[in-house]
Amino acid sequence: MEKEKFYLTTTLPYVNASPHIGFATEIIRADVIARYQKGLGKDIFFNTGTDEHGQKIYDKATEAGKTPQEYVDGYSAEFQKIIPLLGISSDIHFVRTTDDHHKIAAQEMWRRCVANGDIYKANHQVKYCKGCELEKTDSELEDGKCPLHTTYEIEIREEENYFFRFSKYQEALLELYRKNPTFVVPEFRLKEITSFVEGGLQDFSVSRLKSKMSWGIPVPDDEDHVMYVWFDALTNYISTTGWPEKEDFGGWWPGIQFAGKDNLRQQSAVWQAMLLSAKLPTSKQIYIGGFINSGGQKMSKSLGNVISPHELVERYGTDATRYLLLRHVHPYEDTDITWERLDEWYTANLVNGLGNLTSRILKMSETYLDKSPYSQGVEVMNAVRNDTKEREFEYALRSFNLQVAIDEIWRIVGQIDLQITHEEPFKVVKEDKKKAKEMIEVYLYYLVRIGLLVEPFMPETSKTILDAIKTNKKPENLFPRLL
RNA sequence: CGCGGGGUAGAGGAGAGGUACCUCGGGAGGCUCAUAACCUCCAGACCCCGGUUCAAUUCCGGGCCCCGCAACCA
Repeated sequence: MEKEKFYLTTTLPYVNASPHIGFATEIIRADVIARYQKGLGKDIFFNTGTDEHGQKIYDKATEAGKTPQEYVDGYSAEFQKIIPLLGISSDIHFVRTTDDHHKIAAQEMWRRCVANGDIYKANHQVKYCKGCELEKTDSELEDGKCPLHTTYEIEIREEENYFFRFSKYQEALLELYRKNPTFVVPEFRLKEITSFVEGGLQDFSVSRLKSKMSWGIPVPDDEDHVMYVWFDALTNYISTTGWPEKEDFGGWWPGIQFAGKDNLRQQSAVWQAMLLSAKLPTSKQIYIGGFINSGGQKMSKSLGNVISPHELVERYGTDATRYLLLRHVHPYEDTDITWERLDEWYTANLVNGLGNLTSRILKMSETYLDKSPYSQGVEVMNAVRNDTKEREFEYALRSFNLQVAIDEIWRIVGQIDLQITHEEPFKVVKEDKKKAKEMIEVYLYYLVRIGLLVEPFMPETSKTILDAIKTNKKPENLFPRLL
């Protein structure tokens, strides 16, 4: 029997900086869903990668005295390293927008949009500040002037670009949102994008003059232009599946996309319009997460409040880092984190919570049981899995509310701690050994459940717990106390 | 009236038309299987002003304040 296919992807981080904690959170969340769906017996295609073209990279590379290719090779490698660091499924696909195959796919995308009459040439007005000798975007200007050079007037320069007929898709996009009320999760993001699209769409430039900025995928049949980086980058979600050679995307697309709130428009409007234009299926669902701030402010090098994924793993370990980001970063809203809070959560929930519970149960089990009821391992445990259908848990996972899903697990942790205190098996064992053994077996049963439930979130920890139960041996401290 | 989110104990979060919950921190006690862990109890809160209602912190209106985004910036 053919397994059901399940596709999900992160956004591709732009490689002008080292991996950010926000991206770490995004890919960990996606990984949890991937592992969970895999556990349900589905075939998984899990995609990530790096977005490597565009002006900013070109500038940064030049600044660093490197060719753009050298520059992006270095950064892409850095992003690839984060996969094992964060315990991400090792069979994840990693697409680079500088891959030859991706370039072919982006050009095919372009041709299809052209064929549908949605790409045309027009004058592109560029705002230019003579003081900076740079082009400026509207959001960089204050009162129509460059904040750094208020004495200069902004100059409007015109150049010929290709434009994408975004405006044509207003109705189609609105219909897509109407027909599919969970197209964007959470709901308030769907409302946000709906009102944005209702406000009217403007065609936008999707090419750059090669003479000014050559670091992009060549526009088909026009040597003077390269593609604007967004047009190229968004195509990765399907190029990674082997499209266009595989016209049916190998059966993977349409899929689920994870993104940050800064990507709402690009993912849920621009990309969908491109797909519609190319007459390809629109995405299945888009999950939008919030931002992570630190100490009430945006993380920035100058403020010195940056918390990097590497530092987290160094301090807490891979699984604990996953836990902290999954449980304590809000699934939809912005979250503020500090080292103090992270330490607190680590100690309260992992050291004193799950880690300690595992120790106390296994110590009793090791001392009073001759052997584990689960010594045969997998099959017996899978039987437990079958009555581990926590409804709330599954609902939470389906709506990407991993916080709530984890809370469900920790509720069991709390229950068992309480139950042990009340039943006092360590006292009972002195009078009624048989009864004490039965109690301990119940605790073990729940610990198996916890071990199974925790698997998508903390795969290594899950394995350690289940192995310990199987061999009836108390493990080394799961989560060492911070010094 | 550009769009959207939000203001809940000392801190960080959840929540719902009617006893406001969780974690950390503070105070008192219990237990000893466990990583000085675990359990119990106590103190402590719903931005302001109107309205709807038998009843609102929760719904509606207004105000004050905070935070994102405002498109070609990935």
